[in-house]
Amino acid sequence: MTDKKENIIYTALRLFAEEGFNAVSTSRIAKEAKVSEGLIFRHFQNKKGLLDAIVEMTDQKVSMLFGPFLFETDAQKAIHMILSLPFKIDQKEQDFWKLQYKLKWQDEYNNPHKMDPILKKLTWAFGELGYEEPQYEAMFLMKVMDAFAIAILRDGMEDMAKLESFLKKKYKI
Amino acid sequence: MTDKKENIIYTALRLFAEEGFNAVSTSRIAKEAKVSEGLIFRHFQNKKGLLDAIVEMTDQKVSMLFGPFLFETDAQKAIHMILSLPFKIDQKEQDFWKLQYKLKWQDEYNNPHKMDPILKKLTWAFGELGYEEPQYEAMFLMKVMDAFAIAILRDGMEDMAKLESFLKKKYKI
Amino acid sequence: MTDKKENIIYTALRLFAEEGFNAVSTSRIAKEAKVSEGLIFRHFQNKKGLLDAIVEMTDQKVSMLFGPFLFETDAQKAIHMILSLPFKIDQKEQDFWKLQYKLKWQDEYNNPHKMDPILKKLTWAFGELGYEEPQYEAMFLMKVMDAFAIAILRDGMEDMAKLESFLKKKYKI
Amino acid sequence: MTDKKENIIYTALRLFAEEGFNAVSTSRIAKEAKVSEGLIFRHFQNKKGLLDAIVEMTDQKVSMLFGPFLFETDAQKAIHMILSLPFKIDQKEQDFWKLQYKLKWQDEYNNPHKMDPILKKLTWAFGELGYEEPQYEAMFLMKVMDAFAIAILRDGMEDMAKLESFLKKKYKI
DNA sequence: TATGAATGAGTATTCATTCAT
DNA sequence: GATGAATGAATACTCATTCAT
Repeated sequence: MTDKKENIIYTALRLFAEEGFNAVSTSRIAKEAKVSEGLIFRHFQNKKGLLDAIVEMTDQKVSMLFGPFLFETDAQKAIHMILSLPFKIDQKEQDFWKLQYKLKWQDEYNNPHKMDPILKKLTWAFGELGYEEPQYEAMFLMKVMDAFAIAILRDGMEDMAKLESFLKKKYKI
Repeated sequence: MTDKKENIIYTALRLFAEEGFNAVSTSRIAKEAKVSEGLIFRHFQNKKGLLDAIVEMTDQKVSMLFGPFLFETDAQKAIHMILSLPFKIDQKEQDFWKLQYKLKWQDEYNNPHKMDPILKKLTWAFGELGYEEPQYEAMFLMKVMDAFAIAILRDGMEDMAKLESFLKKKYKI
Repeated sequence: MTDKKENIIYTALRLFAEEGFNAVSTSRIAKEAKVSEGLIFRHFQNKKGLLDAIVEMTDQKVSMLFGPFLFETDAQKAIHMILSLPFKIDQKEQDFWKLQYKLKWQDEYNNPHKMDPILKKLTWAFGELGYEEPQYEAMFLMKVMDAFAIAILRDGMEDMAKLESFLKKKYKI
Repeated sequence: MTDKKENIIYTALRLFAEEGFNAVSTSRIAKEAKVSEGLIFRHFQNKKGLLDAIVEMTDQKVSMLFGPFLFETDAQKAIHMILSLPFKIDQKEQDFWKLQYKLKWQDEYNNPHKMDPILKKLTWAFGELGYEEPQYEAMFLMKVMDAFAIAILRDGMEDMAKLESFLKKKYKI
């Protein structure tokens, strides 16, 4: 991937994450990425193609993030990993996550089964630990983690440290 | 408020909730509301003015929904009310809530202190019930409720009944 | 003429004079005149009708201003009157004159023969005083007066007193 | 400058000069210049930007026209040059001048000091020729020339030849 | 690969005007 | 006489996209 192509992707990612897909024009992306507007279309065919390219990258990031969790064999440790996840969103990757959550509102980009493997693994973990209804516990924790991730992305990490330890106490981890 | 003005508001609410503010043109709102495009601007000055009018209505709905909770003097019942809330979002009011959650991503419309009274009341309730860290419990529950509301708005109410009773068991209510 | 009708006329006169006919909307006139927009059309049929009404008033002002000059029988005095005219434009009537000069650029409102009686009288006056080519002297003086009037309307009356006495010396009056 | 950009400028110049800035729409300019409307905004940002570009050209024309006069060292010849100027406005450049005079009514485009060098030079010339109050003579002549230029632009060159020779006789040139 | 000129459909907004009350 | 709701056409301007170079 050339420099300019990368420039376009990361500029678009930042702008889409901050202001939304529809609110950002290709001309603005071109200007801020310091490339000609035509180049965007040469590389990505059209504006949606650019979004698709970004989403693909985003999905890879997600896979990489959850990879280790899926291979964890210790139930306790697995849950601990999930609990920690939102609290260590890297500054550099905030945009990926913001975009990810924003796009969930758009049917086309909201694949409700994408997280099924995670859910399954979490269900297993809660089962191992003797929880009564592991399936619902898993579903519950997933939503909790989503809520915390969103809160962090929106309002920053301040005061979140205490909340994290509270969470871990709650799950006795 | 004239019929046509109301038409505009409810049509715009529906479209904004479904597709987002930027994705919906004033000409489309006018067409679907069966009014002239000019009328939108006569009543609301500009497109953002229309959104503002809708947001104001939305805020009123929110206040009305949480009103009874704030006056509840029984801690147990108060928490029960909050737990139930997302599961009784009226079909007719889904659009209000969708828009509400979508706008939270836009700084201008995301007032992080709007929910402070609710948080305070919840903290009190958990304190009454002898929870160790009522403040964090309150914060936690708020986020959980947000997550469930979002899930319901996005994926519908199916399978949610069981989750609701699971939740209530979790909080021993 | 009712108060409101007068309000409309004088507000429109002021705005047209300052910013030009096309640059001023009927809605703005209505707002500044504190009447409903509909009333403008009730009284004047359309925007151009309003301008026509103003122009008619303007023409009357012009006639009144030049009336005494046309009846002056002393040539010397007549020229003196003309020379003085631009320097005594009343503050209150500046708008009439500004509009008058602006409209001269619009063919429809520029009647090149409107000033013929003045020209004739001036020609006579210069003849009486023994000027060699009274007709051209008249034409020349008319243009000079126009230029001074425009300068005064545009840049104000400062420093104009000296110019006036210079002018009178030039014409030995 | 591309052909199309030039097309836009000259079409706009003509229309602005004839009918005024506000009376001419960008869509009309585009149509008459045979370009897409969008191109106007690509090249000039907005309608006023187009006007600014034209005004800049106009100012250059003015500078070029008055340049030789400023370098004339013979007082008699200098005044003769000024006297002749309005009578040889080129047909092709009428639009520039019309626009120039129309814009003088708009404060933003009326720089009252633009003509100061001309005024100074004229004052010098009248001084050389022994006029009593050269400063006022200069001011006077400038206004006279303006008036004649306006008259010519508005009513055409007919009958102006005689007026010119009358003028020159008046100034003994 | 990269640019920049160019387009045509679309956008928010304004306008003069009408009409029922 | 006067209002204010309503309209439809027009306005300045933006947009995603194409294309020749």
